[in-house]
This record gives sequence, C-alpha cells and structure tokens, in this order.
Amino acid sequence: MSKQLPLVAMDACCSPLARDPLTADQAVELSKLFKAMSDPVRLRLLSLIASHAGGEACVCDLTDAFDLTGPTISHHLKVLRESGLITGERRGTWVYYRVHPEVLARLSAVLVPGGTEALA
Amino acid sequence: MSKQLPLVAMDACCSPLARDPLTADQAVELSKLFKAMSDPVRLRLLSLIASHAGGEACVCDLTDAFDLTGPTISHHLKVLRESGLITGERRGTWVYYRVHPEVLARLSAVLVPGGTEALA
DNA sequence: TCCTTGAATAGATGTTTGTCGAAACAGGAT
DNA sequence: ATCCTGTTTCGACAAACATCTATTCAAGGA
Repeated sequence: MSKQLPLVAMDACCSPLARDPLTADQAVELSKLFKAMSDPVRLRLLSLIASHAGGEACVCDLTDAFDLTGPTISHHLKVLRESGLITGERRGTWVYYRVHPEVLARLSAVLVPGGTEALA
Repeated sequence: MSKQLPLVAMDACCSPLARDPLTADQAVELSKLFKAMSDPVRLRLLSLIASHAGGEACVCDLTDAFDLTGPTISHHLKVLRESGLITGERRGTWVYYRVHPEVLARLSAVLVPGGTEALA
C-alpha cells in the first residue's frame, strides 16, 4: 500500500479562484481534494496526522481518538490516501501515515488571490 | 434572500491543521465549508463569481456557463449561500452574487502552517 | 390588469457516501 | 505451525446528495 500514487493531488492546480474562472476539468480535479476534506472525521484525521510529533501517526493512535470502528477509520484513511493528501507506510506491525504538505499548500494558494507563486 | 446570515463561515476557525488537532466541533464546522466546495459545479460557480468584473455576477451569467437546468444552478447557489461563502442580492430583475473573501482567506490559512495571524 | 422573463421552491428519482459486522490479510511472538 | 493483534477488504444498508420536471414567486412592461 505504501507507494500509492497521488491520483489527483499534484497537478490539481490553477490560478487562484478569484483570478480566472476554473475550467470544468480543473474544477473536477480540485473538487476531489475538497471532497476528501468534506468529512469531519477525515479532517480530524488529517490534523491528527499533520500535528503529530515527527509528522506521522500510526493507525492505532488515530483509531483511539474516535468513537468509530476500525474499518470505518480505515475507509476514511483510504479516501485521504487516494486523494493524494496523505501516504501510508507499513513498518513492522503498524502502519504510519503522513501528510503531503505541498498538496495542502497548493490548495491554500488557490483560495486566496495572488497566491500562484506559492507553488513548488 | 439577501440578508442570509452565514451559518458557518466566520467562526469556522482554528489554528492551522498541522499545529493542533482539530476538536470534533471545529472539524464539523470546517467540513461544512469544504463540503460546499466539494462539487465541481459549485467550485466553478465560486470562481466565476469571484473572478467576475466588479466582484459580482448575476445568475443569468452563471447559468449560461453550464449544461444544467436553472433549478440545479439555483440549488448549488443556495448551498454556497448557506455555507457563508457567497451572498446574493436582488437588484430589479436580476440577482447578483458575490463572494465573502474573508471566509476563503480563513480557510486558506487553516491549510498551511503558520497562518493563524492571517485572520481578521 | 395581464403577460413575460428571471429566479427560487417543491417533490421525485437514481447515485453516492458513511457506517457497520464479518471475513481476509500481515507480521510478531510463543 | 499456531495464535494474537493490527489493518484492510467485502457486502449491506440508511442517510445524504445532484439532478430533473413542474410549480410558484418577483419584478417589469404591455
């Protein structure tokens, strides 16, 4: 599972929303990222991972933070993974997740005017 | 319809995702904004409005840009309105929409580390 | 007043999504 | 090999959602 390629992510680009109208294709790509973040559980997962010491968190930590079953957490992690926002790597018994900060930065830049140059 | 209060929006705040884990409540509030932006049509509507000359666009302009019925566009505008991302005002025959840039800015700040001071 | 046009609401429908329990898989330890 | 624990996949189901048609409301112009 580790090397799952960001299906969307890296080229979900474009100039800021307020600069030019999005093309239909750009909108579809962008919407996948926003949809991945449109669930409270996934947002908390994202921030738990992002704010965790060392920049990564194992599923065991994450599961304990919610009143949800393991499969449900796993499902949400998969959605985040397939959107390109996070990656997971198995080390021994546990699976560790970390965020892709560039994707968040890119998304952030799209929301405010004058943020195009903030890309990598 | 004009004075529809932002149901979510202005206090959908918090420190950046990567700084502290979101509380359950914060995540619920934030997720409403992201959900509003999780549809390609709504994203294009948002950018059409934001990038339109004068910072506002009338529904007639917006409807023409899509291969969708009027009611469907109206529905999406309502979702954006209720999320606090845009406001609509009727002037004579037409209804004009404009974005709330502060809400976008706030959202943008949440995504990148060190963006707390970007609030109003 | 009536009619026309722009926009929102109401109701219906097919699809997507969040959640669960059960089962399968992965790795360590005994 | 056999268990045990952590994680993912599978199958199912209810709630939420995007879209449509038909209807209603709002504002002007005849």
